[in-house]
Amino acid sequence: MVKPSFVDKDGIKKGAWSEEEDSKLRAYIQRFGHWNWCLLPKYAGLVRSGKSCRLRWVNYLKPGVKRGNYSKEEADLIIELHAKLGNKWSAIAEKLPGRTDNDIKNYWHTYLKKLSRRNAASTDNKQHPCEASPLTSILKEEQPYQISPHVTVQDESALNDIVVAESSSLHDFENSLPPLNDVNCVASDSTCLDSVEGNFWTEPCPINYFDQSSSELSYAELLSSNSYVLSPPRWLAEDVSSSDAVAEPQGNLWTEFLDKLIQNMESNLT
DNA sequence: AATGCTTACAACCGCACCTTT
DNA sequence: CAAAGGTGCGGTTGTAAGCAT
Repeated sequence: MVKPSFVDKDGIKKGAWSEEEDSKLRAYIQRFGHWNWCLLPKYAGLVRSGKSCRLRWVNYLKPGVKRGNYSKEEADLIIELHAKLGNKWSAIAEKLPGRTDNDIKNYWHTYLKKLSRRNAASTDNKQHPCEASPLTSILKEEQPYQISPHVTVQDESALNDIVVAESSSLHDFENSLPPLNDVNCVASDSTCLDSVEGNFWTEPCPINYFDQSSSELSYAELLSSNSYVLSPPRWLAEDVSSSDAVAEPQGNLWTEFLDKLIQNMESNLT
């Protein structure tokens, strides 16, 4: 359903994302956050543009992104918000947890097509366009609700249960992923993701491997653990003023740290 | 079974805005 | 204050899958 991948003249890969690329991007962001979209692809081992990585993460890989068909309530809310806000898809998306602006935009365009066709049909029947069927009647045509290719709900009231079940399944799916080496380790404790989604630099980090005074984990133990390394090493943060806090590294310092980190990982794995 | 049409949606592009230097 | 770089938004495109004929 998407463009096949290809490499452009600048050597940047475009088009459909492979599972391997998804794994790399997901693992990298879960461990390090998206500190700089432009540089991220390089350190994540991807030959994609930063924009492409951001789009893939925001619209597809980010935890909590809801997939599947829209409920009637969601659809009605979109209609209502669009009437108020116009094509402010990001603003509309804020009111629909789990839905992305791109997803809503796509949905709206699909809806518009249906509605325009309806209106055309209504006109043919000598009915005023304004009297065309509301969205709810269009949605009625689409019952039962198809939540996923494998789940169909006959009873709308069951939707909430399905959402919960689906998120559990997603968690199970993440847990079922095989452990990957180096930075491709896939986090299996999704509760830790909150700290990634918050302020990357100031949120407390579960374990800071590089803070030798607070962690006795070996490198191998760290790599096999569910922990996230979110802070730069203390030995690099020379300008740290407080013994309790790790200062936000500046540009080159952070880049240098990541280079050393990757070198460390490679030497530890060989 | 083959062909053409429609639908759904992932992904790209260009632009505007914001932040940093 | 201006320039440069990064980010986010909205519009658009391309294509696989599904459906109709």
